[in-house]
Amino acid sequence: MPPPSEPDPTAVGRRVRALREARGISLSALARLAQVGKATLSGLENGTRNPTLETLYAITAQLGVPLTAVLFEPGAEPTVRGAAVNAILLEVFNDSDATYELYRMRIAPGTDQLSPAHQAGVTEHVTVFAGVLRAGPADAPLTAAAGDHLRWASDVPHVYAAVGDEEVAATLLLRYPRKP
Amino acid sequence: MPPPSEPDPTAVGRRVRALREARGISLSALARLAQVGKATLSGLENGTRNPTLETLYAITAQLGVPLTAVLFEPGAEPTVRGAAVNAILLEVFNDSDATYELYRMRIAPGTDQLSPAHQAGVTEHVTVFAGVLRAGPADAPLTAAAGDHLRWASDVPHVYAAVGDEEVAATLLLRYPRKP
DNA sequence: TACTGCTGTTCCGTAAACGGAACGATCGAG
DNA sequence: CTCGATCGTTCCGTTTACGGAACAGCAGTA
Repeated sequence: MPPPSEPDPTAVGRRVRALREARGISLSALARLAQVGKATLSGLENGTRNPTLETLYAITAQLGVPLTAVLFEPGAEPTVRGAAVNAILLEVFNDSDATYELYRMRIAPGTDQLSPAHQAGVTEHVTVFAGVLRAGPADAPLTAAAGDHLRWASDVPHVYAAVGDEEVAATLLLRYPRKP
Repeated sequence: MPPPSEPDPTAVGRRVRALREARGISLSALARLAQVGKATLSGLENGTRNPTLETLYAITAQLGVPLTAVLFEPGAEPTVRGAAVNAILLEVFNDSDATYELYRMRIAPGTDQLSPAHQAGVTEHVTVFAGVLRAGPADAPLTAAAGDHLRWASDVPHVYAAVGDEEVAATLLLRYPRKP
């Protein structure tokens, strides 16, 4: 999977300031309520500091919003994006002999996406709900239409691409077998 | 709104460790890939450090998961909870003369919930989709069934409660007028 | 056995995030 | 105008998160 969208420190500061001003409370007051220094909050809002998880939580808690409200653009789901693939992590199952990660993914038509190889033993399982997907090992990709299911060993570079001009909707199950 | 669910530092560490071990890579290797010290990662996984947003992001980026995957229990939506009310922030609009926060909320039957007063000028607008809601100023609450809409000034303590034994589904729009 | 390479933890000096105090600016009251 | 209060920023000493090195423990090899 490609790297997640970055939480820009200056954008985080801007969102904190916007939420604070919306509530009509001063920087000094919020710092007092959240029990952090005014210098800390000032630096955070101006993007000149690299806040600790603890301080950021203390502030968002006082603003009455979840941490995600300042980390990302509100409404934006916690997404893992690439050029063509847009996936969001739904669940993680920690079984006794493997870990499973369940993603809901959408693949835009027109562009391919190459993912690097995973650890040996890791497998990917895709179920297509809409569109036509071409995915699998880079040297031998498979094709699946709505309702179809694909699986491949992902210890080699693999690709994702939408066939035709319809966006592909699918679920991706990543299976990481436990090391013995 | 009540405080969000807390991101327990030890739980964050446990989730990072679980994700790392699922991928079958060592602590040393992940530290090298993420360009952080081994001591940093070790302390983070064991919950003895209070990580910076920057370091936490560098690590989750290498694991290929969004920040939220380690902050909260996977699958748990970024929710703002209280005894009876379960709300998730959907959107924030920064208009020229006001800020709007849109929540989707569910209210469990049986228990009431009291919210403290907001800033003067703040108004709440609730649209009920299912169930019967009793909400508004603590001294004069209003009642609304599915399809109804409520509004009140929230500069006084206010309550939320489900009437009957059906769960209430509704949207809540909080309006913070801009200071002149 | 000793050696090599790796694991994860601990020690330590440095860099920086922290809270508190001091600062100039702005506002309203007298 | 002066006073007092509060605003947000800046300075500063303390605390602590940081990266690198040293460490013990364990596997595989000669």
